[in-house]
Amino acid sequence: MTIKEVARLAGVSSAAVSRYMNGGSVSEEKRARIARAIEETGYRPDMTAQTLRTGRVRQIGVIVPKIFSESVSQIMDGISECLAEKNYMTLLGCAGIDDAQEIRYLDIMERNRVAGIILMGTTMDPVKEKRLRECRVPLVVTGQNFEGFPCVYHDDFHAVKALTSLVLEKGRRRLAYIGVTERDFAAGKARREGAQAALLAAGIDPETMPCTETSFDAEGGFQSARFLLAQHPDLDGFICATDNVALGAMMAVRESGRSVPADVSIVGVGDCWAGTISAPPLTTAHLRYRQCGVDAVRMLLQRIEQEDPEQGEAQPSQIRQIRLPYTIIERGSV
Amino acid sequence: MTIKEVARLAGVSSAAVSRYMNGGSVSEEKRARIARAIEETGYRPDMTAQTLRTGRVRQIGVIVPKIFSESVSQIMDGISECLAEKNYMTLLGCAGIDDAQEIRYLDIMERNRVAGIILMGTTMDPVKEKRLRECRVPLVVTGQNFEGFPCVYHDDFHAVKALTSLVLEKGRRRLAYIGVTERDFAAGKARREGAQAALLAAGIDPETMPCTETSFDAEGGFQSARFLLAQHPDLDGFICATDNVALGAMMAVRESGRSVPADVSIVGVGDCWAGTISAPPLTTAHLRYRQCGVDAVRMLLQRIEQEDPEQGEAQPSQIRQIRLPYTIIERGSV
DNA sequence: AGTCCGTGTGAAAACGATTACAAAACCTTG
DNA sequence: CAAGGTTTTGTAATCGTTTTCACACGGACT
Repeated sequence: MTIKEVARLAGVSSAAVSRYMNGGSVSEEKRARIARAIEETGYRPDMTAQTLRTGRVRQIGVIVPKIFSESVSQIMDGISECLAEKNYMTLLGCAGIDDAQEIRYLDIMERNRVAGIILMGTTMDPVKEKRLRECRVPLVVTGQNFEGFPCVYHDDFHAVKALTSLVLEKGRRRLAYIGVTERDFAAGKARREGAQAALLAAGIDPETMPCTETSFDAEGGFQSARFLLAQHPDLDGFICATDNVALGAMMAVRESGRSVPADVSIVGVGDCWAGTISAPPLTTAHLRYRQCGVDAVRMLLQRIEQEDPEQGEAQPSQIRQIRLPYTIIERGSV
Repeated sequence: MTIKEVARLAGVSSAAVSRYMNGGSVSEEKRARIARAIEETGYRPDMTAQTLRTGRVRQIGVIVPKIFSESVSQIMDGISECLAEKNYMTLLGCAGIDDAQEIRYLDIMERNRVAGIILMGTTMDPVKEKRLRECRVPLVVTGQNFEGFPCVYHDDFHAVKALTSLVLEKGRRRLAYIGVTERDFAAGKARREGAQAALLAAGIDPETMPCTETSFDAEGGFQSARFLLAQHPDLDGFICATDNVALGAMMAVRESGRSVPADVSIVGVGDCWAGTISAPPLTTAHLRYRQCGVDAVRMLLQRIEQEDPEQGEAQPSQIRQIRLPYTIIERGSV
């Protein structure tokens, strides 16, 4: 099943077989003999050997924090479809929130000679940044806007600002913000700042809005909202960093005997499927997760291809950044 | 950055460096020199070359129909966590419903020398079966019970049977079944048969129950339920093949002016997150998706390890099958 | 002193492909 | 028919590792 075996069977040199497979010049006669030998043996070239020799492998690495998440799997969907089109496979690394693990995957992927890496960003610290900079294969970050890296990310700031303005327009004034860890610049910091910016624009002091930080799931939203309602019984609106948190908050509000949206408005971010069937359905911002994956692949492939022919390290000024737009989806929770 | 370079710098042979890395015998003195050389150069062995030489690669292939699906991503979650523990990476192939693409991925993975393959099963036809049988790396199928292959799957039949019995116990007699493609033995055939078996056990002729076949999403459930309600206005229960379908059906029922569960009972399968916050929350069967992934990996790794030392092809009688239990979750929709 | 064993060592042969190179074979022409 | 060009060919080097093999070096033991 090796190329040599095929060559022997066809009575030619292994170079001829290689040329046959890769479109080199082979006489019609040998071409037929080789074809038959391949047919008989079911020979298929070993990709490991090919990679070792050519240095190229049609694989790209994808590092995610976790796979069981509506947003991540949507991005992955975009990625894998787009890669499949170009005949690439994806080497997946699921790192959790563990920075060290993330770097370990980066190592392994480089050592496997992947053509490029997509990093679904969460946090960034100096050690990691340093490691990312000295990464020798093209890299694209999704979901976060990391200065100096090619990124595809969502407009978290303006999405939440618009949502908050919407709530304010309905006359709600005593809002609370339920956020997630600030170490996540996009979902944590940018979204909170968006909410505060909207307050400021409406002439309200952002400092007066109570802010909590919780986990990404509904349970976190539930606990936070319950706590906030106990502290500030007169709240009439919750701005939540994610839809899941918002849905949890909705439960807490209902549990307290208040009604959504009559007494309290609630908004989330992400446009998750559960938000479409809750009662009331959730007003939220739709983010283009799938598109994010698609764009990340396009960007990566472009860098890969441009790097290939010109060995001259190309222009490092090429670090493009793509900010994806959002869409406010008004449903019943405001 | 190659092993030779390191060897030259340390003043030893490349064999010594290799032994140093892989725990062979190296004198204390050289050990120090090599360590320093590695430190200086930041050398890390090339995995492609290692694979070529040793034949082993710590990667396993995973082929899924699509990644953006609550069940699939949950299984993947179990898989990737379990693999990470054992220091394996996953090579992902997203095949859609395209059988040919599935086989193409199988090819590529074999040619990449993956240690094993997990196939998230959907359909099975003779061509594919033949190809799977002659697959030269260990293979495990999840989600389906394919005779003759090692499988980890859910007890779809009894789950739906139990759900249907539950609905019948509440006095509902005029049920309809909304299913998915019968080409999917597990989610299509087995679940429908479970529903019919429950009817039979209750002394009702299964043939009297209208059955439709639709897509896996809520839209499909919505259309089907609307159609069924038009045809049979006296229906008082829907057994749905998946939660998403059930939630779609719930919308259709509500749209028709009927109430759930007062007028019509609805059940689904899968225990998806949206079902917990719908109004009313959905009665369903919880399937152990995550566990499915974990067990699949355990099974695969076991086969890989047993195959490794004994070159003697081992016992092919080892095709274990694991049937995962289900749990009925009674919420408000019955 | 000779034998035996265990540990360290480097040269060289794999692993399975691609490709540079030079030789051979085949055409066109003048 | 000779000269010059184009297409086919096989040999051998290469990619970066691991591993076999033979050998050298010390003891420990007869």
